[in-house]
Amino acid sequence: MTDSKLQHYTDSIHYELEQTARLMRILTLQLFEKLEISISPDEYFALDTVSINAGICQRDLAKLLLKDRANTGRILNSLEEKGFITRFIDTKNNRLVKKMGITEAGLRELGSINKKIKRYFDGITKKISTEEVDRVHEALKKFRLDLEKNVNMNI
Amino acid sequence: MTDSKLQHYTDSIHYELEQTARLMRILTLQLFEKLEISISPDEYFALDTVSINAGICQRDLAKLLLKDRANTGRILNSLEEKGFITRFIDTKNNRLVKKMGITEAGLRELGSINKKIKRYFDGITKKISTEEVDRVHEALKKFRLDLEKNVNMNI
DNA sequence: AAAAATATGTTGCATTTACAACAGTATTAT
DNA sequence: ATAATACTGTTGTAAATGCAACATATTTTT
Repeated sequence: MTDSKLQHYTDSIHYELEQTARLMRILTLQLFEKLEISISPDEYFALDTVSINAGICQRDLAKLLLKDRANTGRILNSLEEKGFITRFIDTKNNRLVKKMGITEAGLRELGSINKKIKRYFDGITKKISTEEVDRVHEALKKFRLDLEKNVNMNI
Repeated sequence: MTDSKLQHYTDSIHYELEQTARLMRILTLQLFEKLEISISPDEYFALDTVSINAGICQRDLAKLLLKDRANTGRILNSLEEKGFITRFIDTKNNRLVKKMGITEAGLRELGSINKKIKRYFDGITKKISTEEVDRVHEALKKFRLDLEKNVNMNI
């Protein structure tokens, strides 16, 4: 199973990661549509991250989302238009930056979405062996933290 | 760690999957550019899959790639233009389909790419704990196979 | 002090992607 | 038999994405 025996892409961990993530993305998208959630999964992810990191600036948020500054800004435009976040000019290291925070409406929306999707994902992960899910989750986290050291992010 | 304790998206397995896969994708893209590989990672994945499933038709390939028929066709157009695959009309269940196979040039290219990237990925996964990689890999595979049962793919 | 490099956010563009509609054929239902 | 449905691949289109370029402002270098 180690890479030294790798002969085909489908035998690699890259394949498993890519395909599993793709499946999960499709599943999540279908769920958001079915539950008629007003924002996209990406916007939900950004909103949740802002709620945890109050006062973060756009570039730092982009680093957390692993998206470039351009698209991070566009997602924030959408969330701001919907009234779920507020943005304000501030300074960071003597530089002007756009910081942000979640609004009351944003918090309500976030809670509402969490409540909605929790029920469905619980249903799905119950069908899947729970201890397997936890194993994958923990192993993935360690792996991701190691990966971050090897990827050159220029955001 | 189970979903019942989920409070934030960043605590979920969805987040870990999405972000880890995103990092891996960026890493792979950077590697393909650095090694001046003539096809994209997606084309490489398709080429490898065709090499394993000789005579597969486009729709069945799309199901393996988890891409829609339109984009699968476009990727195959590119691979065909480069001379790495050949396509031919055949029948499957009495229906006309476009089947395909890898060419000699395609096999050479595939082997060349495998050789090139193997060295680099071995280097990276050596920095990361190897047994961790294998653990993630195995756990992911089981998880993906379970996930497939729960996602409604209409390809 | 002047020039170069860095930090931050936005805009534009070319590529990728997903999705729907279409064309053609075969199967199934009525 | 005729209509309706399903299968397969392509085309068109709107949205998402990544990347480079730009505008400002600050820090660092010379």
